[in-house]
Amino acid sequence: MGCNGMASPFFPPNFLLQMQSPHDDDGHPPSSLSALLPGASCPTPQGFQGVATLLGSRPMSFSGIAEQDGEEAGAGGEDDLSDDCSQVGEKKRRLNTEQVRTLERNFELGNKLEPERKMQLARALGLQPRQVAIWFQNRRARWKTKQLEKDYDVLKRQFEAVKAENDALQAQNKRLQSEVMALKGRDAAEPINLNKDTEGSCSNRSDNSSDINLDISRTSAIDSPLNSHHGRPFFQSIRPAAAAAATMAHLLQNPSSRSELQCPKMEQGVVQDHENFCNMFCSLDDQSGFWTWSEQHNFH
DNA sequence: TTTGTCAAGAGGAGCA
DNA sequence: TGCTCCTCTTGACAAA
Repeated sequence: MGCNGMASPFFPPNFLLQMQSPHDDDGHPPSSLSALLPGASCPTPQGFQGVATLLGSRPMSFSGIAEQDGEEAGAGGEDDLSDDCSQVGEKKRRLNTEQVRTLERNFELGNKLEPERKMQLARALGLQPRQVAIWFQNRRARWKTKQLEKDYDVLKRQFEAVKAENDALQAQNKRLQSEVMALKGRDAAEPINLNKDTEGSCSNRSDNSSDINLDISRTSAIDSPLNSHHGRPFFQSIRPAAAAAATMAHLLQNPSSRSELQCPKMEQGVVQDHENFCNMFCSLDDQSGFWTWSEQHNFH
């Protein structure tokens, strides 16, 4: 059966033989394939059409072995053929396992079917070239469907990972905001005099704005985000909640310095300083709003 | 009888 | 213009 070894401009002489099942290593066509091509050792295109017609007219079991029933094989003569050599009223039949195996191996080599390869496969498998082309089309569609399913699974896993990370960050954000609120509550219960460096200078409060700045400079970590939050991304500096917590911790851990700030004669100044401190947290509130928006904005 | 799979039909788009 | 491909659909068939 020289057909399977026929030289091709596209494939080596034994190309199709290599596409056969592993037990065809001896170079002989598989017995099932021989059974597919009864009496057609090397069909010419015309002879091939006859074989294909014969095969197409044969009932084929799911195992793919054409039944060797002479009456069945002869059923439906040339008169019943349509233009594409298919039989009028012909029932669809599945390709046999050997044909499918060979087609699968060819598909693995390349999912696009060149005309020469189509003709060679059709001759070797006893199919019409159109059948081979249709099989490749359907196979590409199945491959694409499977690929879409894989891509969907990958994207789903990625989404779940990102969502988990987002949830963790949201929880952390809430926790930090609640800490800030708690610290603000403690601050309201214990007024703080920020004017500790200006003891005895209450009379010239209009001139000691630098004192306020000096105090705030101790919390320079939060100075920038508080005073310039309109101009740049907030996350370029320290997180305000953490900075505020550090500031509050510093002030609360130094009650002596805070008490020495208490000036009975400066209640007015203390009130104003307290207002400044509260304004700092009001700015913090603004920042936290900006912070929350930033995170939400990044995840939507 | 229903459901899933597969071969094949139909129609439109892209290309040389 | 013919060919090929893609997509959707149809019909046959086997299994549940």
